[in-house]
Amino acid sequence: MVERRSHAPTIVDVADQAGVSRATASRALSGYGRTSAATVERVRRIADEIGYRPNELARAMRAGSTGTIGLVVIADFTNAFFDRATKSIVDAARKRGYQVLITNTDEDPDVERGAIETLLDKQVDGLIVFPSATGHSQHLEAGNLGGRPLVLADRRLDDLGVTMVSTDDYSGTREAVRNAVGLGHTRLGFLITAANITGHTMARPLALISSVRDRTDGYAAGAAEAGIPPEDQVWHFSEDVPESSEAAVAEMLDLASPPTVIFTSNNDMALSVLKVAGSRGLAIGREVSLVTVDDSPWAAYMVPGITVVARPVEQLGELAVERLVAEIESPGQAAQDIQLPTQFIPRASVADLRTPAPGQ
Amino acid sequence: MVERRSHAPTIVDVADQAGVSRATASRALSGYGRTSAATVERVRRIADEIGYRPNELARAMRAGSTGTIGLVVIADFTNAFFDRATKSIVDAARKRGYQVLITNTDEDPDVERGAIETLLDKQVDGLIVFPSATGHSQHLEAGNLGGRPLVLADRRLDDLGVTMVSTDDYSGTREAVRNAVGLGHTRLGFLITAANITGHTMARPLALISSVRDRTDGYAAGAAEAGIPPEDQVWHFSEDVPESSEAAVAEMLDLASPPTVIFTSNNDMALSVLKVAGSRGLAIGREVSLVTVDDSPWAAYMVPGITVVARPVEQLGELAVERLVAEIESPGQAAQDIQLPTQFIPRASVADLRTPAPGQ
DNA sequence: GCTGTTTGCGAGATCGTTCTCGCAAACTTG
DNA sequence: CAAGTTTGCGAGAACGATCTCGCAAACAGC
Repeated sequence: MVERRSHAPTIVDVADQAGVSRATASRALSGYGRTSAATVERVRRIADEIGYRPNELARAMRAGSTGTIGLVVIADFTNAFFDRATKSIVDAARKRGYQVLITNTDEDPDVERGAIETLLDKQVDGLIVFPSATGHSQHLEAGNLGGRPLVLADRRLDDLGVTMVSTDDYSGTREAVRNAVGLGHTRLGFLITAANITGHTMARPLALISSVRDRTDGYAAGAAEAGIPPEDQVWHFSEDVPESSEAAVAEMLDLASPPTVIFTSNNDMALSVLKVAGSRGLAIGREVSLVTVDDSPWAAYMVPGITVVARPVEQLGELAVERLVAEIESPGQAAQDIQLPTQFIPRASVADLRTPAPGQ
Repeated sequence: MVERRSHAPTIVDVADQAGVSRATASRALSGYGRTSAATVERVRRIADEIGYRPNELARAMRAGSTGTIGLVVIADFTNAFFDRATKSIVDAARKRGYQVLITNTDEDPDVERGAIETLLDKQVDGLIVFPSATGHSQHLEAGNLGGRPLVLADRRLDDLGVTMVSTDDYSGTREAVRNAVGLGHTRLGFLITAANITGHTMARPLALISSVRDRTDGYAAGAAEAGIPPEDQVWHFSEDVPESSEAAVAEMLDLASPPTVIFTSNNDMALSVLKVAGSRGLAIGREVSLVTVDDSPWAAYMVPGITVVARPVEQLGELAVERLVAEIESPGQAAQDIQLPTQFIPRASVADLRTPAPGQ
């Protein structure tokens, strides 16, 4: 039963066995020109019998499109962001008949540049890029993309004039601060991820990626609205490695009057708070309050549940694919800057410091 | 500066501008035949100037290999398994000069079959498959793979005679049971993921995927060694959805004499224990003990830390790529069945029920 | 100066498709 | 039955690269 030929059957094999030409075989299988019903039936039967499957490489060569999109992500476990985004993108692409070539950059701009070149060389029809936090973005300019469309996900790069899909972290973070202040917190800590930082620092780095900038601005707006003066806030910028963020948390907690609530810009930072607080026997939601960005099952089911700003990650991935495919299939669309709404989810990790109402 | 041509420059453009033939241009760029130094210099300069990049599709057509491997995974967030495995595979592949075409099956065997067909059609050089828990595996037989190598990851399928990379969940789970019994636990609960289950059941399903079977066998061996009789054990099989596993946990905890420790076969199940116990005000590590398979940052940093059987997921991914690439680049290697060691990590989620030693 | 070898390069095939053309046979129509 | 139209099919080009040949020119040796 198994074909003995060293190579997979091609359309030539089908044509030969059906006693017709390549052209007729192709017509019969694709059903486009004029072919007699008998020929169609015979060719299809033989194709079935010998297990012919068209070589998509050859098809792509002829058609000029591969049905493949390139995905350049930044893998990070604890945020479950890579996970959720990748899955939603892969699934959304498959539903639309596209396959996904995936590369991970780990925030390394050189890897990002190289990955994009490789993907373009492999003739992807378009790209979804989670741009790395560091480095220039020349390699993302239209002229360097061979006319193939690009959608930026998660992080905005304003000068590229390209479609971007991100989340409204500003509003979510602002609401989170409002909520904590409403519960009586007056000394706030803020732990922020930033690249190009060695160790951690309280000085604001020159450039922040858009998502972190939004969170920072949202936090600042919330604090300002609530009337929390700068001297009652501690900001720490840290690179996204445990040693650095843990040191930042430790330093915060060592202050003469430490913050009663710590906001973290992602789950890596939040886990560092969990770890350092845990090692000191400080209970989250009692001695130390915690709010972070990005929801996850463990944040929801831990005791206490972690108060979070939830981002619609699946929707982000899905929309990135939808916009990219739209641009691939009908070029010349106007670039869009889409910001999806976030959701503030209060749980028990922020203590209620207000004086209990009389009668309670 | 930017080329105005509608299409990307090809080797014909390079050849024309250099005043040589395609053949000479190709030789100059790839450096294989005889070409004068002057010609090489001129061709390379022109290729640089016009931004020529070889079309990998055309190259692949001629060469018969694409430098691409297909990855078929099962996305699941809470286990961080998809995450870690995917990242390690993508990174390991890139290091060896391969790109990864990724598909997610969500355990759907039809999707798996279709995905593999599509990947083969796209002429991947080989496949890494995390086989779905259900359905047959005919589509994975050598005859249906067009001679392209396959490595099975995470789950073993014994009748395929193909290289498999998995983890030794048997030993890890057995040690976990030993440990809990050593701490004085005598009534054990076991919550197990299984496909083809509607809701949950205490009856053992007909077929279990190898990883879950290993965990089940390891658990059983540990319990037998420790002399825990069947009547002091509660087994619940559940499909991997929250409603089902939560109901199973609730039922366990509602027993007249509930288990003092619950073993779960993955993190989804563990989170259900966390959720249900939390909603009843039962503290993990005190009123209810918990052990699960797969480590993660949250499991480590939660209070109490969760006792786990840690699996070397990155190593698994890396090894799968290594074996696959070896088979691609020098076919005819003997199939291997590799089981990587797991590590039991005791933390605070298992209560010490032993009578304190006198003097303590 | 004649034969023999090296050097540099181009013509053309090849990978597996799709699709445009043109041609002959089979029909239709008056 | 001649003229026009439809039908079915094959030859060959194209996508963009690589690589095998073979052919000239340049060089070597005697």
